Amino acid sequence: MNTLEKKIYKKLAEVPKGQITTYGELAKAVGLKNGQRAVGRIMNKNPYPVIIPCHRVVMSTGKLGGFDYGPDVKTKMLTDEGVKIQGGKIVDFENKLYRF
DNA sequence: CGGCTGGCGTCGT
DNA sequence: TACGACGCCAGCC
Repeated sequence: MNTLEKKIYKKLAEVPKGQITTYGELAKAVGLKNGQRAVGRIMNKNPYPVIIPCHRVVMSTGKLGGFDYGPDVKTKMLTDEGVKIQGGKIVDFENKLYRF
């Protein structure tokens, strides 16, 4: 797992509670121009679903995106961390967004 | 607002 | 080892 995964997890760990990031930003943060999809795949098969706050990662459109445990759970977690969500979309998305 | 195409890494065959 | 398909997207049409 000594590849992008490591970097991705590292970067993702930087995101504080109450804030979120996008797959695109995360991808760039690890050195990829347009590797959002690659990141998504990594997240999907991520070996550490617990130590990795993948629920803090959303789509650039403001929507939640996918989640292995289900969008409902993801929504719950984010809401619990302070990120309000309505209609499957982030409230004040741009505002809650964390810049690396 | 909905649908289609693009671009990147990992996994499976 | 090599090739093709897939995925928790993004952006343009």
